[in-house]
Amino acid sequence: MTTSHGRIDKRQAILRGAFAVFARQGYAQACVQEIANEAGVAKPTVYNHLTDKATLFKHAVQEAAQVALQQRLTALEPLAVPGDDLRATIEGVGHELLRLHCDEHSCALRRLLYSEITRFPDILDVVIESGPHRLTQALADRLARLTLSGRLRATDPERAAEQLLALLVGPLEARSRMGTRLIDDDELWEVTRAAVDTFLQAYGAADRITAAGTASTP
Amino acid sequence: MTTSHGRIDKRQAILRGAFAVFARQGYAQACVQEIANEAGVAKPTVYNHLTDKATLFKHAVQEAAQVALQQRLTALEPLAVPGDDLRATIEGVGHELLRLHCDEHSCALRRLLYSEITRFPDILDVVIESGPHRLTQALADRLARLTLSGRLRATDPERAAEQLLALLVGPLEARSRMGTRLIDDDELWEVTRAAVDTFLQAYGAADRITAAGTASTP
DNA sequence: ATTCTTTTGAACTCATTGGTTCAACATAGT
DNA sequence: ACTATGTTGAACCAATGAGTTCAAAAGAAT
Repeated sequence: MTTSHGRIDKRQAILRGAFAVFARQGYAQACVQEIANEAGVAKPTVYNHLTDKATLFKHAVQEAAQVALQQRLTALEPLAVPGDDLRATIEGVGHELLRLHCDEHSCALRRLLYSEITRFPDILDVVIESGPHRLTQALADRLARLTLSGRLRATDPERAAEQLLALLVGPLEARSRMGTRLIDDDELWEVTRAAVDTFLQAYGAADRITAAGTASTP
Repeated sequence: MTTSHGRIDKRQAILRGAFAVFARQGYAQACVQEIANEAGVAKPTVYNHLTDKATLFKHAVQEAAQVALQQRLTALEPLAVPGDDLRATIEGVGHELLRLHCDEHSCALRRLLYSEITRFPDILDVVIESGPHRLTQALADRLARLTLSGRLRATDPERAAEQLLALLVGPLEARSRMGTRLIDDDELWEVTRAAVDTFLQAYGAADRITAAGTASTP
């Protein structure tokens, strides 16, 4: 209605192409002509939908961040209906989160945000709207539920959430050499198991003795 | 000798100015003229010392990464001579690491590496030479020693090291909104205590019962 | 068919900037 | 004093790229 009516939305194609080009060229090095080519569209059409290169960038990044957040939130869902093996459930969720984190799309988005956050105060809104804070909150909600049902002992759910995410994602940053090396699934599972292991040692319920092989003094 | 003789090293000034300008403008947006101004030097002088804008960038980033790593390594030193309160020692080191991590210099370096790592395969050497991997290794060494002396139970020191670093640094990335918000010392200490807490729960020696308030089944 | 909107390609303007050249100047070592 | 090396400022070249203009074309809606 308010945008182009009936015709397949060129705007979407432009934003997608813009993100693709920005992702592999960076903001300054990306030229609008190439974005237009990538989107299968003429250059003036780009300026017809988005006024500026800057706003083009902002909108492209914003959409990318929204879909990324959505993926992560859905990946979190199994925690709402955990099976009898809580560790396995958490490990499954953790592994999926790591897989998403290593995705080409996610890496590119992270790179773009990191690089231009200082010169684009506008995209700070994107970060707080669809950034990691939201994911931490959602995870904290799940952990709070699990704590109430006695299957976890997370006194401070937010703290537990951000630490679990840190344990998952942190080691990857170093291992993947800043996203250049891609990590095979075995290594991904290894990191996941390690993360969930220490997480459960700290926040696991009283069955800690049976869960971890490390019982207290005999 | 091989460089300018006697005269105060302009090269150093150039590299410093280059990093400063690159840090606040990004690679593409930074113009060599401004770098020359920042360094208090004429433009041809820049090209006299460094052949290219690209090599200028590479060298500037490389030096910055080296000093950053050095700072972190020295911050690690108290772990070699831990007092009787191991928790306090680790907390001290952790807090110092976080302080360095939040430093303007460090944030700028991280941003630059993240943004240009794809377009500059050269600086990948910098990452693996002075990147987080080195810090993890050094920390792993310390943790291994502490484990041998019975004050820790880190079967896999490397794993413990990368998890401790993740617990320290990870929560900051989210809280600092990608380095835009600066974090006061109180919050820094809070994150540090939380990190060391769960770290010791997972890797603390047998005095776990006394250290953490959460004893096993009575 | 006709009218209104959108798209298209190409050319064009204008500003920026990497990199160079060169003649004048400063400095250090002898 | 003399020379060799390094520095400076300014002007210059060539390329790149943002953003615009415009007339022609294509679609959609009535």
